Amino acid sequence: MDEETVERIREVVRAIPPGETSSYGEVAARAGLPGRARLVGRILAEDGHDLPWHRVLRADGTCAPQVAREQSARLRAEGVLLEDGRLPRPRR
DNA sequence: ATCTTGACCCTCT
DNA sequence: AAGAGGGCCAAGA
Repeated sequence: MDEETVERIREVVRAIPPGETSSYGEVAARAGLPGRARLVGRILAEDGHDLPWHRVLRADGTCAPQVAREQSARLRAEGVLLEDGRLPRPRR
């Protein structure tokens, strides 16, 4: 992968404020890479350790199964509550 | 070079 | 609500 692209993605993730969340697809789009959600997931999986990766959920508001426990714990610690394993649906 | 595997996502049954 | 089917594309085997 182009290191430049990777850095743009990392930067977008770093910009998600505590207590807020985003999604893989949204991060990709904000990094100027629409349709490349998988790339975001892959990057967080291999070197997301120094990033707030726990603020990135799937498009439907659920956690990626691999990290669901750790992620929900970290979110809870920041005041983000998951109802029934998912983010409460935004109303209108 | 080809095939498979994913921290994904969307549209249409 | 739940599947199927496609799209996406970097890595590894």
